[in-house]
Amino acid sequence: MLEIGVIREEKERVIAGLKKKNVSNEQLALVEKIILEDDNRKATQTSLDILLAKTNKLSDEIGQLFKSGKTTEANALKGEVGSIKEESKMLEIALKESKDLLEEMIIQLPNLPHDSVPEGSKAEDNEVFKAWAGPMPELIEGALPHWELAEKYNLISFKDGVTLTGSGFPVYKGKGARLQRALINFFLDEATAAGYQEVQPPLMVNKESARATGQLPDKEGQMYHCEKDDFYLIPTAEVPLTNLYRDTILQKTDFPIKMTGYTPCFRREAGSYGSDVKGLNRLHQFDKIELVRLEHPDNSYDVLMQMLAHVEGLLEKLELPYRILRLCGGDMSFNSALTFDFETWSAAQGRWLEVSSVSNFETFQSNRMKLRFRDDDGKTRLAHTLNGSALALARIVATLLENHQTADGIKMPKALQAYTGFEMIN
RNA sequence: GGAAGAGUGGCAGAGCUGGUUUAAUGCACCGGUCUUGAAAACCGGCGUGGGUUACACCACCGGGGGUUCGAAUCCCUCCUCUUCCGCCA
Repeated sequence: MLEIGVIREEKERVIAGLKKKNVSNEQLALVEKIILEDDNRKATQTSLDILLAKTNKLSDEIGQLFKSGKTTEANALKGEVGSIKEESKMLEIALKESKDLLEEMIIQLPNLPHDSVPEGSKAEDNEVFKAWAGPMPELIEGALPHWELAEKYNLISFKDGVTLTGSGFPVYKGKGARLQRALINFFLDEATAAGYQEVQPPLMVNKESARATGQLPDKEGQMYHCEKDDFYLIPTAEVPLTNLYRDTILQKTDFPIKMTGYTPCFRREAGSYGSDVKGLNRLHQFDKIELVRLEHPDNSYDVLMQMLAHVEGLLEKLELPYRILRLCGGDMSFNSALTFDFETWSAAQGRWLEVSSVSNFETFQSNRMKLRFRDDDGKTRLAHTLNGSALALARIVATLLENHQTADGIKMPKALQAYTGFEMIN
């Protein structure tokens, strides 16, 4: 959620930023409406405060009068307060409406893009920040896509998943399950070595949490919802991890806050179809190790680059061809100020698959969740939040299987062998 | 799931027979005096948000709603914690 102060005081910058994000004209028009409504809010608040001050004063007097036994005068004053109360009640309602309307409008505005974000509206406009330098892997004769490899070596059963639940819920077996567990441990160990504290959060969150990180109301339809308890299955560990610090005032010395968590992620993916959802490309449930950082605004972009380096290190160790994209204004998420996507090459499909998204949200999330820190001048300021996948499992498994297939089976990268306990899947 | 009790400012802890407690007091913390320095002692400051050039002022005592001229205090409801019972990995 953008800060109202920023909208008011830096209107031109806000509008320019929104344009870069390719928002609709209706959204653009909101900026002006928001400022007007905020004026209205202030005026209403002020009127109400004056009335409340009056009521407080009169009530005080009534109290004094009763105490000194002047019952008649006290009762006379009561009548006076009565009429003021009616008025203040109406103002209270008007104030609430104004606040609700204001919030409803502000919440529709996406975060402003960082200066370095390229112009553009679609995926093709994303900037290749770092291309794959090495040669593309040469596949063996008769190389298979990952879903066929999964079947051939009995690693994953999509069919069983359908029996148990439905499409998009694969069942991992044998070395497939073992590989998955190895990757989870590998990623967690790497994150721990980089100074992240491991966290095991709940896999369901309440409305407030989903709202604070921006999933609600924006992505309501993308989450699984347990109606009876009004809980949402987490679409990413970002939600519980970041919410750990909801409504918190940190000291400067608390920074940096570095958390990592492995969780399954649940996404309804309504509207997806075709080759997009083939095999492991897009699932309703997949495993992911997430990094979350809370940082001082002065550091957050340095930290973003650190996170990039961390993810790169993982992909290097897994010996996978990858590239890094800097997302253009139109392709970035609603919440983000700057996002880098990592993609690994799916050799058999001939396409890049997104396996990580690393973003700086600046104060967009912290504003909504009231995550602040005390600055040197003693005042509270909003902290910056960042997160990134390190990494998303299912697609890593897919590209791992495809890129490392040999005539004799699938060779595990060296870094992983200690975790899998085997060198080959055959 | 059932019963009882409890949720107050960073912490501890009063207030809870409605009105100079519209939040005491202690600890912690910050500044100052004193001191060679420190401790102690003393003085002052010390929650969040709205609002103002700055004051004033307003809101917040787990969340929401209600009664009243006036609610931390009374009522309703939800949440959480503690204890007991039941169930259970």
